[in-house]
Amino acid sequence: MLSDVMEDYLKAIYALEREHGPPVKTSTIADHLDVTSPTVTSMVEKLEDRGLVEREKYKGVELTADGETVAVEVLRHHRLLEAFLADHLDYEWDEVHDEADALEHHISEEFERRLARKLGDPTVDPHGDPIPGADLEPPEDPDTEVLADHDEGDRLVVARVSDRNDDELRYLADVGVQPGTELELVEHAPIGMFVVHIDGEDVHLPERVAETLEVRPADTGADVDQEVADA
Amino acid sequence: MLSDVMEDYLKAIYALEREHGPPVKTSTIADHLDVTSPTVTSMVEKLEDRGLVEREKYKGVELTADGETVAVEVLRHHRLLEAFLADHLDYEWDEVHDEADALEHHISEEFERRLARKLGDPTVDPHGDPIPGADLEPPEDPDTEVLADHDEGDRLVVARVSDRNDDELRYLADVGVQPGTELELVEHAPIGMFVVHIDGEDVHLPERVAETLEVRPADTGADVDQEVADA
DNA sequence: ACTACGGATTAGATACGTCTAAAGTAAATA
DNA sequence: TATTTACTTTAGACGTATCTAATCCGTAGT
Repeated sequence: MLSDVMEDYLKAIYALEREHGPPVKTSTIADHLDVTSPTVTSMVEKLEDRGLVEREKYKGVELTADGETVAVEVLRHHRLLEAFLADHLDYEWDEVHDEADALEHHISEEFERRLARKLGDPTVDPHGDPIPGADLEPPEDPDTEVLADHDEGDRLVVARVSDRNDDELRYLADVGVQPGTELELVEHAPIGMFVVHIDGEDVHLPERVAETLEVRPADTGADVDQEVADA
Repeated sequence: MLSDVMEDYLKAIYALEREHGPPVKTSTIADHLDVTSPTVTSMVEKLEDRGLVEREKYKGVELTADGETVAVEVLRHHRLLEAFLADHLDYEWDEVHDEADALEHHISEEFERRLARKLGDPTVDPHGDPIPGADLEPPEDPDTEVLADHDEGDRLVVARVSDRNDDELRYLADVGVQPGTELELVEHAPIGMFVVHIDGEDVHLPERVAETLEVRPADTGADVDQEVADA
């Protein structure tokens, strides 16, 4: 059996591999989980003993197939719970993350199955992040475009708003930026400011946000809004 | 902050006080939680340091007001979760206990509030056990009657079927004995066997079960079935 | 190729929750 | 009252997850 903490490490390594590619460095994991480097070293040794990661000393660590499967299952739990909290308990999308973190390690396989069924086997969570399927295949990130790559006049739909802190999410929700939101890019100001039109209102977004806000053209592709809202 | 384990001890002591009255002995707790006596001794010392129990060495232990409040909150979480699992995820009533045990320590106050609201602030869980209110006052056990105290010919409704193992609960559910079930006591056989009529079928229950199966007259009182089923 | 620096690992400590073995206490029995 | 017995507590140990302090690579710069 795997402890909650081990699952957290695997989840962290999975996310960091996605972000920076393997191998993942000790200090990167330490920052991400808010522990010290020696703690990480001793933990990854244990994970290595269990065949969940491969490790090269002083170089870094990489998930094995088994380790990845565990990480993906935790991610599935997390995102199903987020979808449940938003759809059935009326949580705002900026509130779901912490609650899902607390519960993701403690739900049974049975609960996972029944919850997925109840939600109608959703494929994205309230942030627009893909929910891994029951087969636990790692979801490939749909290579979406980013707001900053678009031109003035483009009409777009927000696809995904992830990996931000609560304050930022809350602000974006306030001004109407959520998965499914339709917007028009009206100005890319030379000072690094993007202005978009949402429901007739001007919304100003700094470059840093525009560079990570995933969008797709307003008229094509699956309707994410639908998938998020149902069940 | 209180660990999960500490909450489990407080919950156990609460239940055992209810069952046998205080003080609760070390070995009783050890049996109930499936740990050894020295483990219990060291744990209750820690609980005493935090003012959650009062302890007299070699005598036993008793919850303080604070300790009781914690126990009641855990119990509220547990029973709300049981009600949710049965009402919204179609769990059978014999399956809800273990899942609720795993989750009860990890839901936030906010989750508790929203869940209670969603369920319509239920007052009993799927076993007919009372759910403590948000005020965390210890629920007083409604002094119900027990099947064994009734006479042949009495028409009754099952009020509560609790504190049994999964196999027993599953069997009782199979033969139709659940909170809300209407039945007629047709025979009290001298070999210590009770025969009841449920939906036209004879069901045989040994004395031990009849002595703990809580019932109320078929025609009076609140409709428990209603309370359990809604939301 | 040498050195210095940043990051990683080893060493050793702590808190928690658990155990077994040994010692202590209280209550029942003779 | 003396003794036995059942239960409780003390003593000491272990595994997990964490820390700080000290040591040890590896590489970037000279």
